[in-house]
Amino acid sequence: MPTIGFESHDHHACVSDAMAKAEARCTASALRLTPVRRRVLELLLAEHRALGAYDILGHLSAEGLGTQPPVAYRALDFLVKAGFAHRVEALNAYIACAHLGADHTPAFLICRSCRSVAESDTALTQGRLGEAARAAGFQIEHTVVEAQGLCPACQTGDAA
Amino acid sequence: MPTIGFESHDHHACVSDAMAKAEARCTASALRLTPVRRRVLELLLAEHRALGAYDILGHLSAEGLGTQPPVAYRALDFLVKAGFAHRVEALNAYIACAHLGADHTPAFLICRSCRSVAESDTALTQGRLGEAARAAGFQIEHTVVEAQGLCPACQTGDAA
DNA sequence: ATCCTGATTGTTATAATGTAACGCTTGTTA
DNA sequence: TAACAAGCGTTACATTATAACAATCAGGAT
Repeated sequence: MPTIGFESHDHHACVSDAMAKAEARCTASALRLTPVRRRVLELLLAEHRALGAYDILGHLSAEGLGTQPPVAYRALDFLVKAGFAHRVEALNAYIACAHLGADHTPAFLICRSCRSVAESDTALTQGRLGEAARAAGFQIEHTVVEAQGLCPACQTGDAA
Repeated sequence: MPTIGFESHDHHACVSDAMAKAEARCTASALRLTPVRRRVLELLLAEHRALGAYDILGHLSAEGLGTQPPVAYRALDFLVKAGFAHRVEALNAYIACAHLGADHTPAFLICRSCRSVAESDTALTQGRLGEAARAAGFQIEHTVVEAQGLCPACQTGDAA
């Protein structure tokens, strides 16, 4: 499972692949990819950047798919629970999952300049934090791993 | 640098030690530990739990130290910048630094039941995420590592 | 001592993010 | 078709956070 996000790629194929996988998974699991949910996933996939709930809501509103915050939050909750998207805590924002279909513990590399987000994976419970947790008797259920810094593109020209 | 947070300890000594260290560091670095800042640090130290900015503000307000949000946020910003406290992104909350004086990359074990937070340390840039970042050409400036789950005390009786 | 300067604080107002709750609609199932 | 669950539309509100500006304070220079 490689880090995905900063390298160039066939974005159109990347989006349609992900949508196809999401549909397949919904069919298999009896989940309903309703129009709003589908559109939100498309919006998130269209960027490799984190989008706020109100960014999403702006798009939905412009397209007549809903105007009130709960519309966006419900769709995002669904996508996150289904594993199609992740919440980026450090940004209060959301991003499409780059490893759609795999059960994984995401880790993010967040560019503070362009807000692009790469998704990697850390089996963190097997590493140092896992050791610390076991030593403390702590039972890990979910991990948030988010590194902030500068992506390759922003290191040249914006190394503020 | 051990994980600190769930084991029992001499809390009174723990708080006064930390305050003494903070004062020493302020003197050494020409930082001003004003009454509000001092009180906020005391409040955070008094708990090994994350407190929201408005929790803090409630205490300050009750003590006549300030009634408006910026008062709390400014003090918290100061403490975080000075390394005396950390922000817990997953909770939108703040906690006193348990390794006061050491330059470190904190990692948290957050109990979802009692909101207690243990602070450990991961030299994360040396681990898997660091490898992934180097491979992607990403320059890490700051990391957020937060594991959520159940602390030892809450595993018995509240294993919801 | 007085002035200057920068840091800090007090305050108002508002922005940004997130949820509770209720009733209506839609899809599924019996 | 009736009953039920899931989803949606909407109102209202809760929580978290910041911009902006005036007043005050601390410390050094004259």
